Amino acid sequence: ILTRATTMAGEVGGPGSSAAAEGKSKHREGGVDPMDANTKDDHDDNNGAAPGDPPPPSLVDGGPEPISGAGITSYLTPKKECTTSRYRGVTKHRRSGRWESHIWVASRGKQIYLGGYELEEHAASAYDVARLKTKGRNARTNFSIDTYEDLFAYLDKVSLEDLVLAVRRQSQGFSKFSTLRGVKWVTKHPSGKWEAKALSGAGQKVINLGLYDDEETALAAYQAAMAKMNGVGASSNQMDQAMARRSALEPSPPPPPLPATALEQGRSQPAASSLTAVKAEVMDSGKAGGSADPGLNLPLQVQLLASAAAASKSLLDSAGRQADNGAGVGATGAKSGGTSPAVKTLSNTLASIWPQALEKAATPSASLNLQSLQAQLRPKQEGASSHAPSSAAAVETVSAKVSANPATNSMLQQFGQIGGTPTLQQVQLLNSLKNHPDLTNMAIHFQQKDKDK
DNA sequence: GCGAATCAACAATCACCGGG
DNA sequence: CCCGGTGATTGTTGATTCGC
Repeated sequence: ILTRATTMAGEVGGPGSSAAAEGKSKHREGGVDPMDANTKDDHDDNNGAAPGDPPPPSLVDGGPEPISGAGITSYLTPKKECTTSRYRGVTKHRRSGRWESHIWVASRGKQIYLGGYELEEHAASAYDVARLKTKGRNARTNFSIDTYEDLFAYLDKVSLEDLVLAVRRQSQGFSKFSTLRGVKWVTKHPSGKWEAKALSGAGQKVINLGLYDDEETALAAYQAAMAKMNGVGASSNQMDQAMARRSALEPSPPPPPLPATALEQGRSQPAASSLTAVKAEVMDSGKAGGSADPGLNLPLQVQLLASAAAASKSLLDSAGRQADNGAGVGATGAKSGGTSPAVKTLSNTLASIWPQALEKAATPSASLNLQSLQAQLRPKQEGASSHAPSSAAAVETVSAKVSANPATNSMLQQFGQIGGTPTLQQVQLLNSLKNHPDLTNMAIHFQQKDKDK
């Protein structure tokens, strides 16, 4: 009753609710005012937080609001060590420190364990999925019902038992090995690095994808391999995809880097072939009517890569056509275009650096470090001596042309015109390229060099 | 008399935690 | 890791009270 009074006061607010709470105070034992119990940090003796603990989030105080109105109790009656989640059906296991989710199934009169998770959002997703199965699409969920829209067909087909098993399998993927979303094939190596693995072929043989400095890069390598083997956006099952989609909407963990970069970083990974294969596949998908924005249902890094590939391909085609026509580069009226070989070289280079550039542009800082890009680009090109451009000098020349030649500036603008509305990443990259001081300085440097010659 | 507000009881659900 | 017991909390419903 006491809790109900305070809950009502918290939900309704205003003088009326205060009166309601006071009206119920006659049922209380002792002289503790229910409103005080709600506003003080220590709450009641049974579950009060330790002195000095930060006050719990409060609906009254405008604290973080749980989605779908869940978790009011959690806010008003915090437990020791804060084992209560913001999400319905989710609790932190005191002993293991992991987030677990359970769901009560009325038809069976029992509670079902849905798995243990590192992230409470994953546990909340597990609860949502089980809830949708048991209660239908009108069920109150932690996250928006839209998140699970394309999962309903699957939920209709699968039995509750199978669903629970699938959810638990998912929990194993989330909980063990990597803390990143949906991956159990990223493990901590004794050397301290992160190792990515994947199952390959009919025999489901475990293949090594290499060692990586950080978890995110290893994950990107795993996902790139999965995309390569099973198709873009592929995952192990429908649950994986649904959960991954849910995870993709979360502010954290941060999106992993592009697979291209990840694969190139792998020490023991046959990087070149895998990278080429992945790139080629995504290129093809972009060519086959794939838009610059493949849609939000694909993993972020695959979207970005596809977008980059499509843009680069269009740019190459466009540049090639214009060069063949002898019309220079600028689609928007540049009169003094570069020569055809230079245009092609530039286009090739941009296509080459585009994924890395996108990666940079997609980071929160959105700061494109040209020198860093060149550093990434140089060793690769120096190593690939049979391919043009094959030297650092060529890269520098191309980079200089980007800035020095007005036609290339026009070419850069095309990035924003390819495939209709440019993506945010494209715009960011475009702006970065056009305005980057390194680029300007480099252009001045090379112009001076040419003068000296 | 009627409708709104309040109270009380109870079932359903949730959260926590320890055992195996 | 999973199950299941248990207490706490929430939601629902019906009874009662109150004001118009």
